Amino acid sequence: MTTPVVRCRVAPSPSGFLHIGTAKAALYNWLFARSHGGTFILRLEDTDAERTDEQYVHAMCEGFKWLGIEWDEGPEFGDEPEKGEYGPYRQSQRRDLYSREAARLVAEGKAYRCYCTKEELDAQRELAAKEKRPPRYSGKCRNLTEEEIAVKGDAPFAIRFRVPEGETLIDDIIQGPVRIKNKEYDDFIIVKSNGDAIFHLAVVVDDGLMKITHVIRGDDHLTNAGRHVMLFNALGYPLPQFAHHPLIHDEQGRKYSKRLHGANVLDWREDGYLPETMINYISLLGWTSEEEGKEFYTLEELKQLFTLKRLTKSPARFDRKKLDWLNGQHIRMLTVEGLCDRVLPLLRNAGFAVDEKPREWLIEMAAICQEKIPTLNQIVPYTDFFFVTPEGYDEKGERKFFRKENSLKALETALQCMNGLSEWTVESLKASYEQAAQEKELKIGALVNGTRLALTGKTVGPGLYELAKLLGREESIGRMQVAIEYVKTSGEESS
RNA sequence: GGCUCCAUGGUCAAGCGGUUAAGACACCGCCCUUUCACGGCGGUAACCCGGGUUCGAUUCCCGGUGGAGUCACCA
Repeated sequence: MTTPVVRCRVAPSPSGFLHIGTAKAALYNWLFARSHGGTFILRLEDTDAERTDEQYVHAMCEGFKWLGIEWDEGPEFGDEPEKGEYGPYRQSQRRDLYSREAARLVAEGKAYRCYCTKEELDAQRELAAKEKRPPRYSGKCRNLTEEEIAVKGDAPFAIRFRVPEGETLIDDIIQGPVRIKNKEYDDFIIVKSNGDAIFHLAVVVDDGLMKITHVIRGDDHLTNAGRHVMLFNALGYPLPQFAHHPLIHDEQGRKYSKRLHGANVLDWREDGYLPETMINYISLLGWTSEEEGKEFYTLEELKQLFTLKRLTKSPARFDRKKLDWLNGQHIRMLTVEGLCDRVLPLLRNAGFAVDEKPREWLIEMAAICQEKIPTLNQIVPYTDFFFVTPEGYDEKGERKFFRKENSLKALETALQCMNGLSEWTVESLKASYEQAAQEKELKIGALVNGTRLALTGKTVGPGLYELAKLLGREESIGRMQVAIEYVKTSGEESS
Protein backbone atom coordinates (compact mmCIF):
# COMPACT_ATOMS: atom_id res chain seq x y z
CA MET A 1 0.00 0.00 0.00
CA THR A 2 1.45 3.32 -1.00
CA THR A 3 0.33 6.63 0.35
CA PRO A 4 -0.51 8.80 -2.60
CA VAL A 5 1.39 12.04 -2.79
CA VAL A 6 -0.74 15.02 -1.98
CA ARG A 7 -1.32 17.31 -4.93
CA CYS A 8 -3.68 20.20 -4.48
CA ARG A 9 -4.29 23.43 -6.18
CA VAL A 10 -5.90 26.81 -6.23
CA ALA A 11 -7.53 27.75 -9.48
CA PRO A 12 -8.61 31.35 -9.54
CA SER A 13 -9.99 33.09 -12.53
CA PRO A 14 -7.97 36.24 -13.02
CA SER A 15 -10.86 38.63 -13.31
CA GLY A 16 -9.64 41.42 -11.10
CA PHE A 17 -7.62 40.94 -7.96
CA LEU A 18 -6.92 38.34 -5.33
CA HIS A 19 -10.17 38.06 -3.42
CA ILE A 20 -9.97 37.39 0.28
CA GLY A 21 -12.01 34.22 -0.26
CA THR A 22 -9.68 32.98 -2.96
CA ALA A 23 -6.84 33.71 -0.59
CA LYS A 24 -8.51 31.51 2.01
CA ALA A 25 -8.86 28.64 -0.42
CA ALA A 26 -5.28 29.13 -1.55
CA LEU A 27 -4.04 29.25 2.01
CA TYR A 28 -5.83 26.07 3.03
CA ASN A 29 -4.55 24.22 -0.01
CA TRP A 30 -1.07 25.50 0.52
CA LEU A 31 -0.97 24.68 4.21
CA PHE A 32 -2.44 21.28 3.52
CA ALA A 33 0.19 20.57 0.90
CA ARG A 34 2.96 21.80 3.16
CA SER A 35 1.80 19.86 6.18
CA HIS A 36 1.72 16.69 4.08
CA GLY A 37 4.86 17.15 2.09
CA GLY A 38 2.70 17.56 -0.97
CA THR A 39 2.64 19.81 -3.99
CA PHE A 40 0.76 23.06 -4.29
CA ILE A 41 -0.26 24.17 -7.73
CA LEU A 42 -1.44 27.49 -9.09
CA ARG A 43 -3.61 27.24 -12.13
CA LEU A 44 -5.20 30.17 -13.88
CA GLU A 45 -8.74 29.63 -15.05
CA ASP A 46 -8.76 32.05 -17.90
CA THR A 47 -11.00 30.11 -20.26
CA ASP A 48 -13.21 33.09 -20.77
CA ALA A 49 -10.98 35.26 -22.89
CA GLU A 50 -13.36 38.18 -22.70
CA ARG A 51 -12.98 38.40 -19.00
CA THR A 52 -9.25 38.10 -18.63
CA ASP A 53 -6.62 40.69 -18.91
CA GLU A 54 -2.91 40.47 -18.29
CA GLN A 55 -3.14 43.23 -15.75
CA TYR A 56 -5.57 41.15 -13.74
CA VAL A 57 -3.28 38.19 -13.89
CA HIS A 58 -0.50 40.32 -12.57
CA ALA A 59 -2.58 41.89 -9.81
CA MET A 60 -3.69 38.49 -8.64
CA CYS A 61 -0.22 36.99 -8.52
CA GLU A 62 0.89 40.10 -6.70
CA GLY A 63 -1.59 39.25 -3.97
CA PHE A 64 -0.17 35.77 -3.61
CA LYS A 65 3.34 37.12 -3.52
CA TRP A 66 2.49 39.59 -0.81
CA LEU A 67 0.96 36.92 1.37
CA GLY A 68 3.99 34.77 0.75
CA ILE A 69 1.98 31.95 -0.75
CA GLU A 70 4.38 30.35 -3.17
CA TRP A 71 3.40 27.63 -5.59
CA ASP A 72 5.43 24.60 -6.58
CA GLU A 73 3.88 24.39 -10.00
CA GLY A 74 2.30 27.21 -11.90
CA PRO A 75 2.39 29.61 -14.78
CA GLU A 76 4.99 32.17 -15.65
CA PHE A 77 4.77 35.24 -13.52
CA GLY A 78 7.02 38.28 -13.73
CA ASP A 79 10.58 36.99 -13.86
CA GLU A 80 9.48 33.56 -12.72
CA PRO A 81 9.23 30.95 -15.42
CA GLU A 82 6.52 28.35 -15.63
CA LYS A 83 7.18 25.55 -13.14
CA GLY A 84 6.00 21.97 -13.12
CA GLU A 85 5.59 18.88 -15.24
CA TYR A 86 1.88 19.11 -15.83
CA GLY A 87 1.67 22.39 -17.70
CA PRO A 88 0.62 24.53 -19.22
CA TYR A 89 -0.95 26.04 -16.13
CA ARG A 90 -3.24 28.40 -17.89
CA GLN A 91 -6.51 27.10 -19.18
CA SER A 92 -6.32 29.35 -22.18
CA GLN A 93 -3.32 27.29 -23.28
CA ARG A 94 -5.01 23.96 -22.76
CA ARG A 95 -7.82 24.21 -25.29
CA ASP A 96 -6.67 21.19 -27.26
CA LEU A 97 -6.88 19.01 -24.23
CA TYR A 98 -10.45 20.02 -23.58
CA SER A 99 -11.53 19.49 -27.18
CA ARG A 100 -9.91 16.10 -27.21
CA GLU A 101 -11.66 15.00 -24.04
CA ALA A 102 -14.97 16.49 -25.14
CA ALA A 103 -14.73 14.63 -28.43
CA ARG A 104 -14.09 11.46 -26.52
CA LEU A 105 -17.22 11.96 -24.48
CA VAL A 106 -19.27 12.60 -27.59
CA ALA A 107 -17.83 9.51 -29.26
CA GLU A 108 -18.75 7.47 -26.23
CA GLY A 109 -22.25 8.87 -26.20
CA LYS A 110 -21.68 10.58 -22.86
CA ALA A 111 -22.12 13.99 -24.40
CA TYR A 112 -23.92 15.31 -27.43
CA ARG A 113 -24.14 18.19 -29.82
CA CYS A 114 -26.75 20.81 -29.06
CA TYR A 115 -27.83 23.14 -31.81
CA CYS A 116 -30.08 25.33 -29.71
CA THR A 117 -29.15 28.97 -29.92
CA LYS A 118 -28.45 31.20 -27.01
CA GLU A 119 -31.53 33.23 -27.88
CA GLU A 120 -33.72 30.16 -27.90
CA LEU A 121 -32.40 29.08 -24.54
CA ASP A 122 -32.79 32.51 -23.01
CA ALA A 123 -36.38 32.64 -24.19
CA GLN A 124 -37.10 29.27 -22.63
CA ARG A 125 -35.55 30.34 -19.38
CA GLU A 126 -37.59 33.48 -19.30
CA LEU A 127 -40.76 31.59 -19.99
CA ALA A 128 -39.94 29.17 -17.21
CA ALA A 129 -39.36 32.01 -14.82
CA LYS A 130 -42.65 33.56 -15.85
CA GLU A 131 -44.50 30.33 -15.21
CA LYS A 132 -42.56 29.80 -12.03
CA ARG A 133 -41.05 26.56 -13.20
CA PRO A 134 -37.45 25.76 -12.43
CA PRO A 135 -35.39 26.72 -15.49
CA ARG A 136 -34.34 23.48 -17.11
CA TYR A 137 -32.99 22.53 -20.47
CA SER A 138 -35.73 21.01 -22.60
CA GLY A 139 -33.60 18.14 -23.82
CA LYS A 140 -34.41 19.05 -27.39
CA CYS A 141 -31.11 17.91 -28.85
CA ARG A 142 -30.53 15.04 -26.48
CA ASN A 143 -31.56 12.35 -28.89
CA LEU A 144 -30.88 13.73 -32.32
CA THR A 145 -30.34 11.04 -34.92
CA GLU A 146 -27.40 10.87 -37.28
CA GLU A 147 -29.68 12.10 -40.03
CA GLU A 148 -30.92 15.04 -38.05
CA ILE A 149 -27.36 16.03 -37.26
CA ALA A 150 -26.35 15.66 -40.88
CA VAL A 151 -29.13 18.03 -41.87
CA LYS A 152 -27.69 20.70 -39.60
CA GLY A 153 -24.64 20.84 -41.81
CA ASP A 154 -22.05 23.13 -40.32
CA ALA A 155 -24.43 24.99 -38.07
CA PRO A 156 -22.75 25.99 -34.82
CA PHE A 157 -23.30 23.70 -31.87
CA ALA A 158 -22.44 23.46 -28.24
CA ILE A 159 -21.67 20.22 -26.49
CA ARG A 160 -23.78 19.10 -23.60
CA PHE A 161 -23.00 16.47 -21.04
CA ARG A 162 -25.58 13.69 -20.90
CA VAL A 163 -26.41 13.57 -17.21
CA PRO A 164 -27.10 9.98 -16.21
CA GLU A 165 -30.05 8.80 -14.15
CA GLY A 166 -29.75 8.41 -10.45
CA GLU A 167 -27.99 10.22 -7.71
CA THR A 168 -24.53 11.64 -7.22
CA LEU A 169 -22.59 11.36 -4.01
CA ILE A 170 -20.08 13.97 -3.03
CA ASP A 171 -18.09 12.45 -0.22
CA ASP A 172 -16.80 15.64 1.27
CA ILE A 173 -14.12 15.73 3.93
CA ILE A 174 -15.62 18.78 5.57
CA GLN A 175 -19.31 18.51 4.78
CA GLY A 176 -19.64 14.77 5.03
CA PRO A 177 -21.59 12.80 2.43
CA VAL A 178 -23.76 15.04 0.27
CA ARG A 179 -26.24 13.40 -2.08
CA ILE A 180 -27.81 15.24 -4.95
CA LYS A 181 -30.37 13.83 -7.34
CA ASN A 182 -29.13 13.94 -10.89
CA LYS A 183 -32.52 15.31 -11.87
CA GLU A 184 -31.38 18.54 -10.31
CA TYR A 185 -28.77 18.93 -12.93
CA ASP A 186 -29.55 19.86 -16.51
CA ASP A 187 -27.61 18.37 -19.31
CA PHE A 188 -25.11 21.14 -18.85
CA ILE A 189 -22.98 22.60 -21.58
CA ILE A 190 -19.33 21.62 -21.49
CA VAL A 191 -18.16 23.22 -24.72
CA LYS A 192 -19.43 26.52 -26.03
CA SER A 193 -20.43 26.92 -29.65
CA ASN A 194 -17.23 28.85 -30.23
CA GLY A 195 -15.30 25.76 -29.23
CA ASP A 196 -14.16 26.93 -25.81
CA ALA A 197 -14.56 24.64 -22.86
CA ILE A 198 -16.87 25.58 -20.06
CA PHE A 199 -15.47 25.79 -16.58
CA HIS A 200 -16.86 22.42 -15.48
CA LEU A 201 -15.13 20.52 -18.24
CA ALA A 202 -11.93 22.48 -17.88
CA VAL A 203 -11.57 21.98 -14.12
CA VAL A 204 -12.22 18.30 -14.30
CA VAL A 205 -9.89 17.71 -17.23
CA ASP A 206 -7.22 19.76 -15.51
CA ASP A 207 -7.68 18.19 -12.11
CA GLY A 208 -7.65 14.79 -13.72
CA LEU A 209 -4.63 15.35 -15.90
CA MET A 210 -2.72 17.22 -13.24
CA LYS A 211 -3.30 14.31 -10.87
CA ILE A 212 -4.93 16.47 -8.25
CA THR A 213 -5.61 14.39 -5.15
CA HIS A 214 -7.50 16.92 -3.05
CA VAL A 215 -9.87 19.60 -4.21
CA ILE A 216 -10.13 22.16 -1.43
CA ARG A 217 -12.31 25.11 -2.28
CA GLY A 218 -15.16 27.31 -1.12
CA ASP A 219 -18.52 25.70 -0.61
CA ASP A 220 -20.00 27.90 -3.29
CA HIS A 221 -18.74 25.02 -5.43
CA LEU A 222 -20.49 22.33 -3.47
CA THR A 223 -23.35 21.90 -5.92
CA ASN A 224 -20.93 22.12 -8.82
CA ALA A 225 -19.04 19.26 -7.28
CA GLY A 226 -21.86 16.93 -8.29
CA ARG A 227 -21.34 17.84 -11.93
CA HIS A 228 -17.66 17.35 -11.49
CA VAL A 229 -18.05 13.93 -9.95
CA MET A 230 -20.15 12.84 -12.92
CA LEU A 231 -17.56 14.21 -15.28
CA PHE A 232 -14.69 12.51 -13.48
CA ASN A 233 -16.52 9.24 -13.80
CA ALA A 234 -17.43 9.77 -17.42
CA LEU A 235 -13.86 10.63 -18.31
CA GLY A 236 -12.52 7.70 -16.36
CA TYR A 237 -10.33 9.75 -14.05
CA PRO A 238 -9.84 8.70 -10.45
CA LEU A 239 -11.92 10.85 -8.13
CA PRO A 240 -10.04 13.32 -5.97
CA GLN A 241 -11.06 13.95 -2.40
CA PHE A 242 -13.27 16.97 -2.01
CA ALA A 243 -13.20 19.44 0.85
CA HIS A 244 -15.59 22.35 0.58
CA HIS A 245 -14.95 24.96 3.20
CA PRO A 246 -17.38 27.72 4.18
CA LEU A 247 -17.00 31.17 2.70
CA ILE A 248 -15.80 34.28 4.41
CA HIS A 249 -18.65 36.59 5.21
CA ASP A 250 -18.58 40.32 5.65
CA GLU A 251 -19.53 41.96 8.93
CA GLN A 252 -23.18 41.74 7.89
CA GLY A 253 -22.95 38.01 7.36
CA ARG A 254 -22.99 37.95 3.58
CA LYS A 255 -20.57 36.57 1.09
CA TYR A 256 -17.72 39.06 1.04
CA SER A 257 -18.62 41.16 -1.95
CA LYS A 258 -16.02 42.09 -4.51
CA ARG A 259 -17.04 45.69 -4.18
CA LEU A 260 -16.35 45.88 -0.46
CA HIS A 261 -13.15 47.38 0.79
CA GLY A 262 -10.99 44.53 1.97
CA ALA A 263 -12.22 42.09 -0.66
CA ASN A 264 -8.87 42.62 -2.31
CA VAL A 265 -6.18 41.23 -0.05
CA LEU A 266 -3.92 44.06 -1.11
CA ASP A 267 -6.37 46.48 0.52
CA TRP A 268 -5.01 45.20 3.77
CA ARG A 269 -1.46 45.93 2.79
CA GLU A 270 -2.70 49.39 1.96
CA ASP A 271 -4.20 49.70 5.42
CA GLY A 272 -1.06 48.76 7.28
CA TYR A 273 -1.57 45.08 8.04
CA LEU A 274 1.23 42.57 7.89
CA PRO A 275 0.98 39.61 5.56
CA GLU A 276 1.74 37.34 8.50
CA THR A 277 -1.31 38.80 10.24
CA MET A 278 -3.52 38.08 7.27
CA ILE A 279 -2.28 34.53 7.00
CA ASN A 280 -2.86 34.00 10.69
CA TYR A 281 -6.27 35.64 10.68
CA ILE A 282 -7.61 34.01 7.56
CA SER A 283 -6.47 30.64 8.78
CA LEU A 284 -8.47 31.24 11.94
CA LEU A 285 -11.59 31.97 9.93
CA GLY A 286 -12.69 28.39 9.89
CA TRP A 287 -9.88 26.46 11.45
CA THR A 288 -8.64 25.80 14.97
CA SER A 289 -5.68 23.84 16.13
CA GLU A 290 -5.72 21.03 18.62
CA GLU A 291 -4.14 23.37 21.07
CA GLU A 292 -7.01 25.19 22.66
CA GLY A 293 -6.83 28.88 23.29
CA LYS A 294 -3.94 29.63 21.00
CA GLU A 295 -4.68 32.26 18.41
CA PHE A 296 -1.31 33.62 17.47
CA TYR A 297 0.40 31.53 14.84
CA THR A 298 3.42 32.00 12.73
CA LEU A 299 3.48 30.63 9.24
CA GLU A 300 5.85 27.88 10.25
CA GLU A 301 3.52 26.77 13.01
CA LEU A 302 0.59 26.70 10.63
CA LYS A 303 2.51 24.63 8.13
CA GLN A 304 3.10 22.13 10.90
CA LEU A 305 -0.31 22.09 12.51
CA PHE A 306 -2.82 22.52 9.73
CA THR A 307 -5.27 19.69 9.19
CA LEU A 308 -8.48 19.45 7.25
CA LYS A 309 -10.06 17.68 10.19
CA ARG A 310 -10.05 20.83 12.24
CA LEU A 311 -11.95 22.92 9.71
CA THR A 312 -15.26 24.39 10.78
CA LYS A 313 -18.46 23.88 8.84
CA SER A 314 -20.07 27.23 9.43
CA PRO A 315 -19.17 30.45 7.68
CA ALA A 316 -17.24 33.08 9.61
CA ARG A 317 -17.68 36.80 9.65
CA PHE A 318 -14.72 38.98 9.08
CA ASP A 319 -14.01 40.85 12.30
CA ARG A 320 -11.91 43.94 11.87
CA LYS A 321 -11.40 44.43 15.60
CA LYS A 322 -9.89 41.04 16.05
CA LEU A 323 -7.74 41.56 13.02
CA ASP A 324 -6.42 44.76 14.59
CA TRP A 325 -5.56 42.95 17.75
CA LEU A 326 -3.81 40.19 15.88
CA ASN A 327 -1.90 42.68 13.77
CA GLY A 328 -0.68 44.34 16.97
CA GLN A 329 0.54 40.96 18.16
CA HIS A 330 2.46 40.41 14.95
CA ILE A 331 3.90 43.90 14.98
CA ARG A 332 5.26 43.24 18.45
CA MET A 333 6.87 40.05 17.23
CA LEU A 334 8.90 41.92 14.67
CA THR A 335 12.47 42.88 15.42
CA VAL A 336 12.86 46.65 15.78
CA GLU A 337 14.95 46.67 12.63
CA GLY A 338 12.24 44.77 10.86
CA LEU A 339 9.58 47.14 12.04
CA CYS A 340 11.73 50.06 11.03
CA ASP A 341 12.13 48.71 7.51
CA ARG A 342 8.44 48.17 7.08
CA VAL A 343 7.52 51.56 8.36
CA LEU A 344 10.04 53.66 6.52
CA PRO A 345 8.26 53.66 3.16
CA LEU A 346 5.10 54.82 4.87
CA LEU A 347 6.83 57.77 6.45
CA ARG A 348 8.55 58.62 3.22
CA ASN A 349 5.19 58.47 1.58
CA ALA A 350 3.79 60.89 4.11
CA GLY A 351 6.44 63.32 2.96
CA PHE A 352 8.70 63.05 5.98
CA ALA A 353 12.42 63.50 5.51
CA VAL A 354 13.33 60.15 6.99
CA ASP A 355 16.40 59.80 4.85
CA GLU A 356 18.04 62.68 6.66
CA LYS A 357 17.96 60.71 9.89
CA PRO A 358 20.58 58.19 10.88
CA ARG A 359 19.55 54.57 10.81
CA GLU A 360 20.08 54.15 14.55
CA TRP A 361 17.78 57.04 15.21
CA LEU A 362 15.08 55.58 13.00
CA ILE A 363 15.34 52.23 14.68
CA GLU A 364 14.94 53.84 18.06
CA MET A 365 11.91 55.66 16.79
CA ALA A 366 10.37 52.43 15.60
CA ALA A 367 11.16 50.86 18.94
CA ILE A 368 9.28 53.42 20.99
CA CYS A 369 6.19 52.91 18.82
CA GLN A 370 6.23 49.16 18.60
CA GLU A 371 3.92 48.55 21.51
CA LYS A 372 1.58 51.35 20.58
CA ILE A 373 0.47 50.87 17.02
CA PRO A 374 -2.17 48.39 15.88
CA THR A 375 -1.37 48.94 12.21
CA LEU A 376 1.76 50.01 10.39
CA ASN A 377 -0.01 53.08 9.07
CA GLN A 378 -0.48 54.36 12.60
CA ILE A 379 3.20 55.12 12.66
CA VAL A 380 2.48 58.37 10.85
CA PRO A 381 0.32 60.07 13.50
CA TYR A 382 2.60 58.64 16.15
CA THR A 383 5.76 60.16 14.80
CA ASP A 384 4.82 63.07 12.55
CA PHE A 385 6.00 65.64 15.09
CA PHE A 386 9.56 64.43 14.67
CA PHE A 387 9.48 65.62 11.10
CA VAL A 388 7.05 68.49 11.17
CA THR A 389 6.79 71.22 13.78
CA PRO A 390 3.32 70.96 15.28
CA GLU A 391 0.97 73.69 14.19
CA GLY A 392 -1.39 74.32 17.03
CA TYR A 393 -2.28 72.08 19.89
CA ASP A 394 -4.90 69.47 20.52
CA GLU A 395 -7.97 71.31 21.76
CA LYS A 396 -8.80 69.08 24.67
CA GLY A 397 -5.17 68.90 25.59
CA GLU A 398 -4.96 72.65 25.65
CA ARG A 399 -7.80 72.89 28.12
CA LYS A 400 -6.26 70.23 30.29
CA PHE A 401 -2.60 71.15 30.21
CA PHE A 402 -2.32 74.74 29.06
CA ARG A 403 -5.27 76.42 30.71
CA LYS A 404 -5.17 75.13 34.22
CA GLU A 405 -3.92 77.15 37.12
CA ASN A 406 -0.61 75.38 37.28
CA SER A 407 -0.11 75.02 33.57
CA LEU A 408 2.35 77.81 33.07
CA LYS A 409 4.27 76.88 36.15
CA ALA A 410 4.48 73.32 34.94
CA LEU A 411 5.73 74.32 31.52
CA GLU A 412 8.31 76.67 32.94
CA THR A 413 9.44 74.04 35.40
CA ALA A 414 9.80 71.56 32.57
CA LEU A 415 11.85 74.03 30.60
CA GLN A 416 14.10 74.58 33.59
CA CYS A 417 14.57 70.86 33.85
CA MET A 418 15.64 70.67 30.26
CA ASN A 419 17.98 73.59 30.56
CA GLY A 420 19.54 72.20 33.65
CA LEU A 421 20.53 68.89 32.17
CA SER A 422 24.15 68.16 31.59
CA GLU A 423 23.32 65.19 29.40
CA TRP A 424 20.23 64.59 27.27
CA THR A 425 19.10 61.06 28.00
CA VAL A 426 15.91 59.26 28.91
CA GLU A 427 17.26 58.64 32.39
CA SER A 428 18.38 62.18 33.06
CA LEU A 429 15.11 63.62 31.81
CA LYS A 430 13.16 61.26 33.97
CA ALA A 431 15.21 61.96 37.06
CA SER A 432 15.03 65.67 36.56
CA TYR A 433 11.27 65.69 36.02
CA GLU A 434 10.66 63.56 39.07
CA GLN A 435 12.79 65.72 41.24
CA ALA A 436 11.21 68.93 39.98
CA ALA A 437 7.73 67.56 40.49
CA GLN A 438 8.53 66.90 44.08
CA GLU A 439 10.21 70.21 44.73
CA LYS A 440 7.57 72.33 43.05
CA GLU A 441 4.72 70.23 44.38
CA LEU A 442 3.49 69.49 40.92
CA LYS A 443 1.98 66.26 39.75
CA ILE A 444 4.34 64.42 37.51
CA GLY A 445 1.45 64.04 35.09
CA ALA A 446 0.98 67.78 34.75
CA LEU A 447 4.64 68.18 34.01
CA VAL A 448 4.83 65.34 31.56
CA ASN A 449 1.56 65.92 29.74
CA GLY A 450 2.15 69.63 29.40
CA THR A 451 5.51 68.91 27.91
CA ARG A 452 4.04 66.31 25.58
CA LEU A 453 1.53 68.81 24.29
CA ALA A 454 4.21 71.41 23.84
CA LEU A 455 6.53 69.09 21.97
CA THR A 456 4.06 67.11 19.90
CA GLY A 457 0.84 69.10 19.86
CA LYS A 458 -0.94 65.95 20.98
CA THR A 459 -2.09 64.17 24.09
CA VAL A 460 -1.14 60.72 22.93
CA GLY A 461 2.07 59.28 21.63
CA PRO A 462 5.21 57.45 22.60
CA GLY A 463 6.68 57.77 26.08
CA LEU A 464 7.62 61.36 26.74
CA TYR A 465 11.21 60.93 27.84
CA GLU A 466 11.91 58.64 24.94
CA LEU A 467 10.36 60.99 22.48
CA ALA A 468 12.09 64.05 23.88
CA LYS A 469 15.39 62.26 23.79
CA LEU A 470 14.93 61.52 20.11
CA LEU A 471 13.62 64.97 19.30
CA GLY A 472 16.82 66.43 20.65
CA ARG A 473 17.63 69.04 23.21
CA GLU A 474 17.61 72.13 21.06
CA GLU A 475 14.39 71.32 19.30
CA SER A 476 12.68 70.38 22.53
CA ILE A 477 13.69 73.54 24.28
CA GLY A 478 12.64 75.59 21.31
CA ARG A 479 9.20 74.04 21.26
CA MET A 480 8.86 74.59 25.01
CA GLN A 481 9.59 78.26 24.57
CA VAL A 482 7.06 78.56 21.81
CA ALA A 483 4.44 76.84 23.94
CA ILE A 484 5.14 79.04 26.95
CA GLU A 485 4.88 82.14 24.83
CA TYR A 486 1.66 80.83 23.36
CA VAL A 487 0.13 80.16 26.75
CA LYS A 488 1.10 83.58 28.01
CA THR A 489 -0.23 85.58 25.09
CA SER A 490 -3.36 83.66 24.24
CA GLY A 491 -4.11 83.38 27.94
CA GLU A 492 -4.09 87.17 28.28
CA GLU A 493 -6.39 87.61 25.34
CA SER A 494 -8.98 85.22 26.59
CA SER A 495 -9.10 86.51 30.16
C1' G B 1 -39.00 29.40 -5.70
C1' G B 2 -36.11 24.25 -6.36
C1' C B 3 -31.77 22.04 -4.55
C1' U B 4 -27.60 22.16 -1.05
C1' C B 5 -24.99 23.67 3.28
C1' C B 6 -24.94 25.87 8.08
C1' A B 7 -26.95 27.07 13.35
C1' U B 8 -22.95 27.53 21.09
C1' G B 9 -22.32 34.86 24.08
C1' G B 10 -22.06 40.98 19.78
C1' U B 11 -17.86 38.29 16.71
C1' C B 12 -14.43 33.89 16.04
C1' A B 13 -14.80 29.45 18.40
C1' A B 14 -13.80 24.60 22.11
C1' G B 15 -17.20 20.72 23.00
C1' C B 16 -18.22 15.35 20.33
C1' G B 17 -24.70 11.76 25.78
C1' G B 18 -23.68 13.32 32.14
C1' U B 19 -19.01 19.77 32.06
C1' U B 20 -19.69 25.06 37.27
C1' A B 21 -20.63 24.98 28.70
C1' A B 22 -13.32 26.40 27.56
C1' G B 23 -10.57 30.22 25.26
C1' A B 24 -9.81 34.65 22.06
C1' C B 25 -11.60 39.54 20.11
C1' A B 26 -14.96 43.34 21.51
C1' C B 27 -17.36 45.59 25.82
C1' C B 28 -17.28 47.07 31.31
C1' G B 29 -14.51 47.60 35.93
C1' C B 30 -9.81 47.50 38.71
C1' C B 31 -4.30 47.33 38.80
C1' C B 32 0.26 49.01 36.40
C1' U B 33 1.41 53.89 34.42
C1' U B 34 3.64 60.46 32.10
C1' U B 35 -0.65 60.03 27.71
C1' C B 36 -1.99 56.25 24.51
C1' A B 37 -0.99 51.42 24.05
C1' C B 38 1.00 46.93 26.17
C1' G B 39 0.57 43.74 30.27
C1' G B 40 -2.10 41.71 34.73
C1' C B 41 -6.69 40.71 37.42
C1' G B 42 -11.97 40.47 37.51
C1' G B 43 -16.93 41.00 35.25
C1' U B 44 -21.46 41.08 31.81
C1' A B 45 -22.86 37.74 28.01
C1' A B 46 -24.46 31.69 24.57
C1' C B 47 -26.29 26.10 23.40
C1' C B 48 -32.68 29.11 17.55
C1' C B 49 -37.73 26.62 18.38
C1' G B 50 -40.80 22.05 18.62
C1' G B 51 -41.03 16.98 18.67
C1' G B 52 -38.73 12.34 19.34
C1' U B 53 -34.41 8.46 20.91
C1' U B 54 -32.35 7.94 25.88
C1' C B 55 -32.15 7.09 32.83
C1' G B 56 -30.12 11.71 30.83
C1' A B 57 -29.57 15.83 25.47
C1' U B 58 -25.85 21.68 23.49
C1' U B 59 -24.26 16.94 21.66
C1' C B 60 -28.07 11.71 17.99
C1' C B 61 -32.85 11.68 14.61
C1' C B 62 -37.12 14.33 12.40
C1' G B 63 -39.79 18.87 11.49
C1' G B 64 -39.91 24.13 11.70
C1' U B 65 -37.48 28.85 11.80
C1' G B 66 -33.39 31.72 10.58
C1' G B 67 -28.88 32.59 7.76
C1' A B 68 -25.89 31.41 3.57
C1' G B 69 -24.69 29.23 -1.16
C1' U B 70 -26.23 27.70 -5.93
C1' C B 71 -29.41 27.23 -10.01
C1' A B 72 -25.56 30.74 -17.50
C1' C B 73 -22.77 28.93 -24.23
C1' C B 74 -19.31 33.11 -16.01
C1' A B 75 -15.71 30.97 -13.18
